[in-house]
Amino acid sequence: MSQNPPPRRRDSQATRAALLKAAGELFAERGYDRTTVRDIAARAGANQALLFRYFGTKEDLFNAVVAHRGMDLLHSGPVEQLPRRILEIFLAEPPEGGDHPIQAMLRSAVLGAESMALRKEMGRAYVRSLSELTEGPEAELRAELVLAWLVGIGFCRSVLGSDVLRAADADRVEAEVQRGISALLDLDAPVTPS
Amino acid sequence: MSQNPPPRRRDSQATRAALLKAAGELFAERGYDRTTVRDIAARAGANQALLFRYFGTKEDLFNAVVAHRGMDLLHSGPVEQLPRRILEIFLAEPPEGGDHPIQAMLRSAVLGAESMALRKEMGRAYVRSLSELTEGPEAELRAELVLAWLVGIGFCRSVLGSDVLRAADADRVEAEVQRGISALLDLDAPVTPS
DNA sequence: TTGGAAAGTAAGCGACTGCTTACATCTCTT
DNA sequence: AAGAGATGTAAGCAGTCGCTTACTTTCCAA
Repeated sequence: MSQNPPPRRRDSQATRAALLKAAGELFAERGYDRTTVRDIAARAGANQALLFRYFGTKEDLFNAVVAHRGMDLLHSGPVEQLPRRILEIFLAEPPEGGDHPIQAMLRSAVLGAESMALRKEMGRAYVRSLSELTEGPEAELRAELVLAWLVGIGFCRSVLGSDVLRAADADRVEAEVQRGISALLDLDAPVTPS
Repeated sequence: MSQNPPPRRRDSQATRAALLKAAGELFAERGYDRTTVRDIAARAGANQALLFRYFGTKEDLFNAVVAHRGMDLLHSGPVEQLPRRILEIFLAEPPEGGDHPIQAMLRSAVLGAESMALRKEMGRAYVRSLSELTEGPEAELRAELVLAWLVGIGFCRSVLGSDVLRAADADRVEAEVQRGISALLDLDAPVTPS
């Protein structure tokens, strides 16, 4: 493919990536409003003027973060395991998976129309996938409820700081959630007996 | 009791209440960071200096809002109907129930230790009540998961702006959620047949 | 070697933030 | 009626914010 060019002392692609990474981490840690462009540039080891040259606006940068890695999780495995994969991100101790754009979205109430549209689109994609796990006219609503559950667990755990969820073993949580999800999705199937 | 004093042209209690109400509405609409003390004072029809005289700090005012009406919902009826009552707040079209402090908390990622403690305490109170609905060693975890579900629904609906949840009939949502909750809480009981 | 574009930097602008201060006005008690 | 405390007001301080500008340094092709 492309031959490796010698590493440059000045590499716009590298600093762009560094800014993107730092922004993702900080947005996930503090949320949009409490993250400063100066902080982002500092963590990236770059000048803040470059942030605006490469991304235009703080909100554009936020959207870039979300769009960049937001869909990875969705396509990183079979749909049946999607709830489990989402849970793993939310229950992991930061910063292992704590800088995921989903976490950034939980902490950010960005008002801009563009950001809202991006978030809605992502939500729809997840719901569309999850709705494959059930049938019937309520399939979409049920998929939305599953997503809402996972989101709520992440929110209570990492934003509200629930001690119960923080102390609980991830496997136990997942077992309980799986029980509820199964009951919600399987119309006639019996609840999995213990 | 106390005889009605004639209405004063200057009434500190009234303006205090007006500030509290305006703050509750705005925090619920925009979240903590995007709400300005000037906005609060303007909506309350008061001078912003009074806000600091009566409440000390913007964050203290936030805590006052949460503490003032935060526990009403919990004690407004029997525990069995608590999930339904929470859902009604989250699914109501604002501003009917849209200015509830719970909604304000969903939109606010306040970092102060005092606010965090207040939120945790409220969460624990709700979990303690909800855990009466089930038994066994996992009771607390299950109660937390129920609360997380309701919170997640509210978050997806009013912060992320989910179209599915916005368009769905509240009764349908509640029926589905109730099914999942029952399965989660009742260990051996069968799922309520249709 | 050199010229011009790309990459990086320093400094600051204007607006807005939470909060304070110094002051005017009202209300009630004596 | 008068003094004092409660209530309301106008103005501004100091700091931070997102973003821009004018500039220097590096890189690479010709």
